[in-house]
Amino acid sequence: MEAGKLFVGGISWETSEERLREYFEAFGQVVEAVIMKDRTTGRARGFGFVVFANASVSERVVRERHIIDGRTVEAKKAVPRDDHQNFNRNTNGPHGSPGPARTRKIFVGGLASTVTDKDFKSYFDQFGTITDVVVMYDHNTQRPRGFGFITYDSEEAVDKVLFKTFHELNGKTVEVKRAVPKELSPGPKVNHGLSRVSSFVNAYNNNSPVHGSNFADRFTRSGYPPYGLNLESGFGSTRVGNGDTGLGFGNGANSYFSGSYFSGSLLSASNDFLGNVGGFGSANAGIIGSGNSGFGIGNRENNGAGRNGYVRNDGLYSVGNNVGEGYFGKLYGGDSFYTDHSWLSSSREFEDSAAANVASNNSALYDGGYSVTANRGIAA
DNA sequence: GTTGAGCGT
Repeated sequence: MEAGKLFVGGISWETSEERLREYFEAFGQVVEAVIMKDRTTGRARGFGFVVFANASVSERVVRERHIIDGRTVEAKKAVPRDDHQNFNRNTNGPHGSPGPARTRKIFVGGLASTVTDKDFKSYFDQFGTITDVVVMYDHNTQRPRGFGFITYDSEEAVDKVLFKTFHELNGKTVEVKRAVPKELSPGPKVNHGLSRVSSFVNAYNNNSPVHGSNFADRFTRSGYPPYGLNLESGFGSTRVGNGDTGLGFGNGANSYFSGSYFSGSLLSASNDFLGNVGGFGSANAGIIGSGNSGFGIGNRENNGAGRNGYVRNDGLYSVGNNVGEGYFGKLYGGDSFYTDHSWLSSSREFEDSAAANVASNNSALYDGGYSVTANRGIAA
């Protein structure tokens, strides 16, 4: 079904559906030509779909270069809608061990500016069947950005390519790595992941040392699986696992450190403390130090070490926009999310179900910052 | 000048 259907990317904002259809009619009968628009703004989203009556026409169309209204557009076989949800989701271990994500996509950096899609593809062909090739270009200048992506039809192909990190392409050494998902894939389970944070956090609030308990003790005997809470599916991208560990724990820690309890001396002591908790060592740096792992529920890059690439995760699980250095003042000033009464005042018992906590805390948690960007559910 | 732009209610 829909064999003649193509996804068309890179369409100019100027291009109309009529123009799109007209352009592709030159190749064969077009049954449908649409340009997707932002539902609220009505603005074109820069891509659309074209369905040819004859599937063989579409096969030819994907091989050619197309320029519509002065812009090079790219026609690719459309991804069947049904496959979106659960295709190639990152698969960390069932309990969230943050190992390298299985992915069919590789990142290739250091591309010579002369490398074309074709060169790119023909070289990487030898490792497996390629399903997608992208050489990235700067949006405005149209200049190659020096990297690209190859998607294979199997993870084995990826393993093969990765046997060597450096390959040579058009006389230049390129580096091959597993592609990192450009966004966290917010599946239905994301809420569960966050929910667990909520409940975990609540547990902390209720049992916090402020009330005379001992932290490490709490951690170890909680019976909660907080250690897994942030690493399960929703958070389970490679980047989170490898580079931004501590996301979830950051959340817990925030609640812990929030409010009056958060003092200077505690701050410095906290590294040890967190380190001792076990499994959370990696969160330390981010919380107090300069790592990417988040102090808080997002905005890791604001902690100082983030690269641009991290920005895109910004806000995904964020609560405020600036969990940066300047944020601390705010935090302690009591004018922040973390000291928000509704957030801290939960009187839930430790044993309460996560669901209950979710219900009571979701609004506070996600207020403002939380936004899930739709994506096609394809890892990396 | 090395992590993306994109897959429809």
